[in-house]
Amino acid sequence: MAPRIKDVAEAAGVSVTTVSRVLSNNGPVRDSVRRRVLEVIEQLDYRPNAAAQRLRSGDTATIGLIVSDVRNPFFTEVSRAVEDAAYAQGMRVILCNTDENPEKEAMYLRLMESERVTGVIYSPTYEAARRFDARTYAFPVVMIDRAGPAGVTDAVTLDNRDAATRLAEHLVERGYKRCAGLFGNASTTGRERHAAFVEALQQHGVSAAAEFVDPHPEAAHARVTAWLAAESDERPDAIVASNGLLLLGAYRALREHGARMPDDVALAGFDNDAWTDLVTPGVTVIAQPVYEIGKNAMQLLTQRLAEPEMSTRTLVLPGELVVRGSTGA
Amino acid sequence: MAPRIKDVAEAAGVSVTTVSRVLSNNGPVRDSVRRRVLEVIEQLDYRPNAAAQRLRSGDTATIGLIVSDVRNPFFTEVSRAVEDAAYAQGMRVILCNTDENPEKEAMYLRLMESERVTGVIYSPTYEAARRFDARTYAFPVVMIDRAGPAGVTDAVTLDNRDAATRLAEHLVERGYKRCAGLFGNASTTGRERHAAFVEALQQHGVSAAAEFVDPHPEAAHARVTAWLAAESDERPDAIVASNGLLLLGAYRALREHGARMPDDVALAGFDNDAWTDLVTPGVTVIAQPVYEIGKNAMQLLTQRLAEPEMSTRTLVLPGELVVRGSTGA
DNA sequence: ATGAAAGCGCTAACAT
DNA sequence: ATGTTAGCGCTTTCAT
Repeated sequence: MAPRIKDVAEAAGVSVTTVSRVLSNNGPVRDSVRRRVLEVIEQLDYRPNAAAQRLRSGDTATIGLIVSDVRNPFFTEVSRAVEDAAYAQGMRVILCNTDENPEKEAMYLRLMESERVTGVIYSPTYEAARRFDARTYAFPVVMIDRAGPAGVTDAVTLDNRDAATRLAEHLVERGYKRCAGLFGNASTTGRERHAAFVEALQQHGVSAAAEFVDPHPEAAHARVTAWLAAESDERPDAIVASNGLLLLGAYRALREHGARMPDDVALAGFDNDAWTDLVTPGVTVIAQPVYEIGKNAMQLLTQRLAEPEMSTRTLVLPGELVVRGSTGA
Repeated sequence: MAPRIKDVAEAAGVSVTTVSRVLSNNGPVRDSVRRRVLEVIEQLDYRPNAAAQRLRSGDTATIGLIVSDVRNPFFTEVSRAVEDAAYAQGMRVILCNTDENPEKEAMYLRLMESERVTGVIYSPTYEAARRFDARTYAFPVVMIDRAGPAGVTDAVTLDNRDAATRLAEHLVERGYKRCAGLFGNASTTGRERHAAFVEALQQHGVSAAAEFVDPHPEAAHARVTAWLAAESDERPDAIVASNGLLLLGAYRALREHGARMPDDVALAGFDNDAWTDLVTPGVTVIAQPVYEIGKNAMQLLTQRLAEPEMSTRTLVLPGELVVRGSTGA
């Protein structure tokens, strides 16, 4: 069996308390004693039992990260940012993929409770966000990408209104007249981007055929295919997608049907995923500060833990319009 | 405070033992009693304390997953596969990014020991793999992508020799005469692919200028830039990259220098990452069964836990050559 | 089928 | 500066 703290104490000729003190660097220990203990630890290859530490101290030093799917580049990057920040503070991360499935969300939230996590960073579906009641939980929650009910938890989001407006205005400037948009139906984010997009276009007298779809490439693909089949005076001359997954599906559909960008139809969207820069022409996007979003979420969480009663804060980060060939010369 | 098992027991008028029995579905409990206990659990919103369960039972139900960087699409997919399989078995996973840094690898391995993990799935650097001594660890390890010392642990890898040979022969068939290759210097995988690639080319009398580089896009970018600057009779007419990251760097360099594929220079590599299919021309790749690799790693681990003394196994999965425009019409 | 009691390995009062 | 002691919340013998 692995050595226990008691074995270390005996071998070093001190009490377990003293060993505990040198482990946590907390409490007074004579330097010569500390060295001796450290030596024994090294020699026995002692590793404190994390489960015992957590049980006894009541501090699990664990962050729960609940996202729809790490394979979405947005969440891949967020997860890396959260993990970097967490490990740097001696905390661990439990990553959960919900696949936008409310049952999985509920299940993982239960898991977080069993784990007695220190805090949770959470990207809820629209439905789950609506129902979410922070008072139910013993740990603080920071929402990312999608905000929950206003003021109920801390949150880090993109400035969706601004970004969607900039995208719309860019299309107007470039002279597009029949703009169509695909928006994720599972998130507040999709709704916010939708509202701002439609509003901005209407202000400029440009028609906006915006639709909500399941947040998967396939859904976007199907919708774009249908649009391309329309009579030419009904067919959109510009298409926007509200996240990287939908943008990918839209792009694939355009390619497959031989639609040339931007001549036959322009394309733009959210998320500066790697491929958007690599294809020809490049795809105009709103770049989100992805790593920053994750990093800031951890910061909000840390501050909340330090000061639980502080009033809730929503951090709104700016997106950056990256213009590429898909929306004009 | 959150209710404890004792609270549930008292409210249900039974002993904690009985509650424990219904929680674990293990041991005899009268049906009427079970229902009553379940009711109380629901009513009190009781969640068993995972740390206490782990400490007492000695079973952490935790898998460690150590990779270089989840942002590498290969590992993104592997991590999703491992998480799916783990959660399906009621296990949790701790994900660690080493950035190919031996110090981080050592640190995370220590963390795994503290966590008393049930098992580890590990993609070591070349150096760490060489030094790795399975006997040091109380938990079984399954290596992925890169194998450790032969027969020391279970492992899941690609058939690197076969894949690299197929890639080389494809280039020969297409008539390329001066093939250059970029191989990751931090993994056994890079070495295996290198050896097979060079060997296959030489058998066909084709020159092979193969080099080892740091496994980052930037390193590949720099090397390819240098190759392009060479005298035209020295310049390679085909370039191969031994993983998705290097392939991306190589592709970027070719684009930036206006090299047309495949006319000026052909390009091929490993990993069927999303962008390789989206760019024009598409990039010829060896597609790895990525999700399968993760899934199989969990299976080997599960079997090893069931039968610790079984002799070690290496699962070798075939790659698939996906021919696209970057290596010819 | 159920319960009493011991104890997993550690930390945190509280002595001294 | 160091040690003694009492649990943290659970599972697991061992009785009954």
